[in-house]
Amino acid sequence: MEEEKELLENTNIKPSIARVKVLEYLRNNKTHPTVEEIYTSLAEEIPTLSKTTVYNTLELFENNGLARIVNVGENESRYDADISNHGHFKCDGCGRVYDFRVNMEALETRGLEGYKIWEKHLYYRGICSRCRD
Amino acid sequence: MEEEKELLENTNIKPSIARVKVLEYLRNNKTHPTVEEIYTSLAEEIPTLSKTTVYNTLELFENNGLARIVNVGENESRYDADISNHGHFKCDGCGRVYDFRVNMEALETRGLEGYKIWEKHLYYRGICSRCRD
DNA sequence: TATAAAAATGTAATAATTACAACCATGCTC
DNA sequence: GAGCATGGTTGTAATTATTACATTTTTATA
Ligand SMILES: [Mn+2]
Ligand SMILES: [Mn+2]
Ligand SMILES: [Zn+2]
Ligand SMILES: [Zn+2]
Repeated sequence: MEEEKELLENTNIKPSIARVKVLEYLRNNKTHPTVEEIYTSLAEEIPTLSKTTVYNTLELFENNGLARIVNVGENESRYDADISNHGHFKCDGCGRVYDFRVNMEALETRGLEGYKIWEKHLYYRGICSRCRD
Repeated sequence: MEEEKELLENTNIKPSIARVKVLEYLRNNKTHPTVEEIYTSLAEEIPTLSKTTVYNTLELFENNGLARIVNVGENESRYDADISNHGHFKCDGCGRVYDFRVNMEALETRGLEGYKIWEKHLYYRGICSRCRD
């Protein structure tokens, strides 16, 4: 709450209720929630919240390095307050989206000479160990 | 045309006109087209084609290892007849989606012990060399 | 308080995707 | 070959995610 407020202020974003709460939600729920999930969770305590505001807020966060969009091959985007380069694993059994550590800087690529890269995204799909048991 | 027909037959998929044409399109246009692009391109020569058929066909191809879905952080999926593990680069200047070679097998990951992985997807975003000049 | 600027909202349009009903081709029975 | 059943194929229509934009509300400043 206070921490999120500060974080927003340090990024020169006005800490409105919606913004503080969305950021807080993202930092407390590392499940890579969808807009829908964020919206329905927060709508209880912020009855005036609209889904569009959630969209706007997340886009603002993305543009200011406070969140990243996470894409795991669904037709709905997810969001993550962890902006480090890490991988995501989507389990086709339980639907969960897990983090995994990976050294993406070490990846050698062929065919991108002279390209300016500003985002790297890696995701796997399969079955998690819980669902395999 | 004939080649695609055979490829479908070898995969035990009945080679209907729509299927042959979509596969042919994918194999001739390595631009990672969207459903919309495939549909509008083929609609001229197959006036009876519907967009849903394109969706159905691509899903069928995906399930049978004839195509892969390509996701580069847009809200529209793209498709690729190249099913090898390779990376995609989306240029935020011209919008093109480029291939690049990368050894994904060599990637060391932490946190996926005991997970069954059946798909790996890697994409970058940035500006291509043409757009930088 | 008045004014301006920024933020949040809602409506409605758009665009992607999916569910399911209708259609059609193939093979079988008579 | 006509009728009929089956499964495969197609398309209409509904649903859902996202965006555009105009309006309202809040906040900051004078
Ligand atoms: Mn993550
Ligand atoms: Mn490709
Ligand atoms: Zn699972
Ligand atoms: Zn470019």
